[in-house]
Amino acid sequence: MTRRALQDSDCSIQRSLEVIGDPWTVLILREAFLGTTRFSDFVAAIGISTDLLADRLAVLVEAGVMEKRPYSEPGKRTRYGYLLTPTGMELRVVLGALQQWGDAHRLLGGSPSMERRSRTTGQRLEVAFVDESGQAVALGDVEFVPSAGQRGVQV
Amino acid sequence: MTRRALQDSDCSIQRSLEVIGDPWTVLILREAFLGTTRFSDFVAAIGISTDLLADRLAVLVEAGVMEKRPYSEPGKRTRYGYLLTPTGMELRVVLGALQQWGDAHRLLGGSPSMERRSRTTGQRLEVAFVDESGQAVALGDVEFVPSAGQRGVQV
DNA sequence: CTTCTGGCTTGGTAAAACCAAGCTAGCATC
DNA sequence: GATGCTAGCTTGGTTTTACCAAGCCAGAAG
Repeated sequence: MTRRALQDSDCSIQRSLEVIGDPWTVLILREAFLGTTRFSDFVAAIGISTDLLADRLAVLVEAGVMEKRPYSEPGKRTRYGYLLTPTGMELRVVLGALQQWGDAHRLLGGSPSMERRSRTTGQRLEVAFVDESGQAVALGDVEFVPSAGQRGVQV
Repeated sequence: MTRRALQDSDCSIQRSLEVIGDPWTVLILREAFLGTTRFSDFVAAIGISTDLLADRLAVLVEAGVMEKRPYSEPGKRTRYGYLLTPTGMELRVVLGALQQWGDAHRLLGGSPSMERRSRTTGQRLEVAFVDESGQAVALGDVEFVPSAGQRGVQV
């Protein structure tokens, strides 16, 4: 599927997929969340070819998810690193949801290699739907409704 | 990227991408959550070609995300529908997170076409990290740590 | 036994992934 | 100031996949 085919939809899921609909891109983001910033480190960490990495990073920069920023180590030449923007940081919840689902349904007997914890309390964290008070609600209580005020669609 | 290249990783994100790493698959799931079950309805709703739809549905069935189930309308021949399994239902949080991010960062001036609400209270819902008590925590408080007890990785 | 229709399947072309090799800018060294 | 080194791309050529159109097939109606 081409990125072009996803464009100009009024569906936010589809619009998100323009940017992160590619598996390589998700793996790039995973590494970025783990602290990777340099081109060669992404290559080494996820085994992507350099042409694809250059292409995907350009898409992420264009979309405002990552920022290409020069930096200088003392006595070395200027280099470039790719850093997550605040917009990009918010994708953590998407990656977290993917990881959580994979932990539950795709491990085939193994155990999760990573977990999500609160930095302040150390509690194990989950990704869930929450209401206006910030309290989690059951999956079965969630419905998707059109914004324009049409009747709700049970999903 | 081939599905094969993602296999046999111990990373749950990567394992999840084996199943839902394709944009078409995400759109199929979106329609499934909106109630679509029939092959031809998926084709009409998302504009996918029939060969790809057959392939992606087979992957989803194989992964236990959807179930192919015969049904008979009175006086009609037996047909097949594709229904989300409980495993598939849990992907709603992934789709919800994607939608939420797209609402916030990919609409370019438009307004969201769908929103997520509580069926019982009608409150607007968000996708977020929650602690063991079910209370949402701030994104900045989330860290990913290796499960085996190594020191935490700040992300 | 012919027709219709939903659900795939196949064939051919266009696009993308993939791999290897090559290029380039900036600094270091000679 | 010429040469070398290296991170970060860029390009060429091949394989794989997407895509589109057309065709096939099984079951039910007529």
